[in-house]
Amino acid sequence: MKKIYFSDLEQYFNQEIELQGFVDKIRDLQYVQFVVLRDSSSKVQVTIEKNDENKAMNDVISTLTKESTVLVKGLLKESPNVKLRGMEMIPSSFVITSLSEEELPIDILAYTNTSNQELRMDNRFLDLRQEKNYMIFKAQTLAEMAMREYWIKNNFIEIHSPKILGTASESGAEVFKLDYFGKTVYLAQSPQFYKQMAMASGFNNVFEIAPAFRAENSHTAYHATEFTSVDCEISWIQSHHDVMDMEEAVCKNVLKKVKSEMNEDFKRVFKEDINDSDVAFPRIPFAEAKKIIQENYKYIGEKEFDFDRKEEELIGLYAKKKLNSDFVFVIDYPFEARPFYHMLDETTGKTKSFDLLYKGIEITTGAQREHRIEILKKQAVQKGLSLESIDFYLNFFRYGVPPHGGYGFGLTRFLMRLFNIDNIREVTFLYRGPNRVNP
RNA sequence: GGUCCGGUGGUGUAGUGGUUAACAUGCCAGUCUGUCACACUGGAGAUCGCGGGUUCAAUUCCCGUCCGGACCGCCA
Repeated sequence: MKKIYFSDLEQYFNQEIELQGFVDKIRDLQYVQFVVLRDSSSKVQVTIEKNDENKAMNDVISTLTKESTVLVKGLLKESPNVKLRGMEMIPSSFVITSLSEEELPIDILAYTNTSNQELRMDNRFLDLRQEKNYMIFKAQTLAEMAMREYWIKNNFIEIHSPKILGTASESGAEVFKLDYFGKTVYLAQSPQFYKQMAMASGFNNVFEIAPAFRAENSHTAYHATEFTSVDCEISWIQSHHDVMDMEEAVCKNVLKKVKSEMNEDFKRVFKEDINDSDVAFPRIPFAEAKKIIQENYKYIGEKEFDFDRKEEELIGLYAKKKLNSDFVFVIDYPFEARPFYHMLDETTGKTKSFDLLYKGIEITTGAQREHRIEILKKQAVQKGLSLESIDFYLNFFRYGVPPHGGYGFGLTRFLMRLFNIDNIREVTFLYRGPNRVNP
């Protein structure tokens, strides 16, 4: 028999059906027992009168514990008196399929739920039984689907690049070293070089949704040592604006999809609507953004060539208040703050690059890439790289390569902001950080 | 990696140099004619993170250590 999701129960009134779920609550009164069942979609009450006919079931329920799983067969009745959805199940059979221990290591009741994060992470399988957590991963699924939908429609190829690397790629962030049959290899911190390789392969447009690894000992609410990176790269572009046009369309498709599928639940649980506004994402040059922050918020960041956390928040705030957008592109960063492969604009001397901020946090870095090998080599040398170490990468540019660009998008950071959750651990299925590699 | 803060029943907190360490929630038992965050009564449950020091006496003060968190730096 097919699993009936509790959210669909309205279709089954006055029918004999079979329900499977977790035990959410047990109320064992003198003459009647109520058991509230829960699945990922909803809850429903099972009602059993205490009498001779029901003796066997009454005994089962008196041994039942919360969070056990059960299989219940019976008649689903419309019962306006029941506050929980105006329905109840009158069972003819009630079987415990898995008995939970009496006390849980964490508190997963929606109205208290105060257990600290560390304990919840230790017992993540229980923590995730909460509806608000299930919703995060439902949103993640829908977001990925909406992205794929857009990309497939627009002639993208999905790639799966290797995560084990013979040479440490893309300097900057630290990489994990790993023993590989006696040799040292590295975990990929980005699919950057390989998605560019796909451009050299004539794939036109590619995307990849995959883990990335960073050996940064970062103790913040928005870093992890392993996270899901969404990467894409497109060919035959004129500038980084073509890349931004594409990302903007993808983001709008994602929010539209997530909103249409789950706004109702989102509003019930988080008391607000998902914002899928159609406003164009503002594109503010880096130098101008610095000025805006100074003039509007009297704040001067410490870094000349980049933003600090506070500046990110302030430019996000400005975009929201003055331009009515949750998103803002900051574009044309100075070369000092960017990797060697970002293309420079010949007239301005700035990189043809951008960051996308969503509600004041950086979720994307993107750019048009430098595809002209001589300039690429020159820029690598300027950044202090040895050409031998990136020789395999430079090869991609020796035999014709389309002008191209792309971006990397932090899926977990996006989810943090979507749900207004201030910690990346909460939106990661199983978080990995400097101090956590279990469960 | 730097700075700051924290660790007390299953969970979340309060509190104290000295008698039985308090409260909420959860758990167990009983009572209760249909509950719906059921209610009521009772009960079990804490070597106060670990090690050392000061003291007649340390959960409390001091030092060390482990674990965790926040902010900063790095980035997605």
